[in-house]
Amino acid sequence: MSAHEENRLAPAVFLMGPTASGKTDLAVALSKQLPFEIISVDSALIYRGMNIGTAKPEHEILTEFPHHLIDILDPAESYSAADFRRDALALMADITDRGRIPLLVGGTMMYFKVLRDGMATMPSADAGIRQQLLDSAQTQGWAFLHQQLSEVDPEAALRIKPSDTQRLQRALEVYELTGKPLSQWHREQKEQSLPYDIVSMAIAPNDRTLLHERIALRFRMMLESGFLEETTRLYQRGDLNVSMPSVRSVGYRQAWSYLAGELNYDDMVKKSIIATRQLAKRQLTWLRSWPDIHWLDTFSNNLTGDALKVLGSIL
RNA sequence: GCCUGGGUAGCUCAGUUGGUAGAGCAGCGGACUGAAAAUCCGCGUGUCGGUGGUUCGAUUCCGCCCCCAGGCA
Repeated sequence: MSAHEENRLAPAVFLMGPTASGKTDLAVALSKQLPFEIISVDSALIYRGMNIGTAKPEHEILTEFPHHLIDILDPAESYSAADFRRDALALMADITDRGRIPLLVGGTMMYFKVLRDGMATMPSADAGIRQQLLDSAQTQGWAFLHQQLSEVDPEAALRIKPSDTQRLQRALEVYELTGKPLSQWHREQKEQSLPYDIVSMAIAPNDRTLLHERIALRFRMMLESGFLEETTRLYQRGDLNVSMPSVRSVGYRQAWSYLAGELNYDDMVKKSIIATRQLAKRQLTWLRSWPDIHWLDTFSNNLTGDALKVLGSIL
């Protein structure tokens, strides 16, 4: 593809950042200035009934500035990076066809990554196989499963530690399902560059301690806004449990333990805040190596202007 | 006032039969291909409460002092 053709690619904007960095406010401010249509890039906002603990944008905001990929699933269901890629690509095409610009906003860096780079065309998760693998892990131990992986996919076994049970399980699952090692799927992966002219922006406070303060403050506000009541509603349904991605998310997991009597209130608060800080740290690790990223400061006194300046060169 | 425990990493604590110390958590760095708000990996110098003494050498033994908890008055 020539540089000339590349210039004709439709624009799209990635607005990334750690949790509690002010992404939503900025996305709304930008939507007032430019013909954006927002796509949420967040693995927790997809769940209905999980609003307070996920810091989901207010109802009024969602009415005025509709976000795609929010409230699309019940907490008993699960979503995946591949699902996201499929959905986001379809939405981006739609939005572009309508003459508008996709603004992808969120903190789920894995989703941004697979949207940008694509994925190998492997089969999705298989509940039956996963259960089977879990059972044999119980009886034989994960070290044994890792040994099995070494036999069918030595390359993956080298990369995946026996303690990384989640990836180990997936690698074995792929082999069970297809008879082809995960590593081979990766090798055969075709390049799938995004057919958009992307501007990548990241927002965060310059000083990490300021982010930590915001995180603690926000969690306390969530509690005042009824976070525990929200979690209790989920808890009392009876069909949800901590093996589900929804319940494993930051805050909900700790509140779940509290409701189950495994944590006292103070520890629940403390551990929730800690888990949120650790999430933010992992998000920042992704962001640090993200190519061509434009950094914005949460506390800039002209944040929207800063962002518009970045966008001005492309749009 | 007296007695007994304690005072060691940001926190909770272990330990050194005298050779200046190490776990968990936190924090920091990193990885990341259908669970990703997940999962995993790496990183431990701190006047060992203060001060004097004994000693080649004290965080460790001894004296005094300070602080905390409990008990007795």
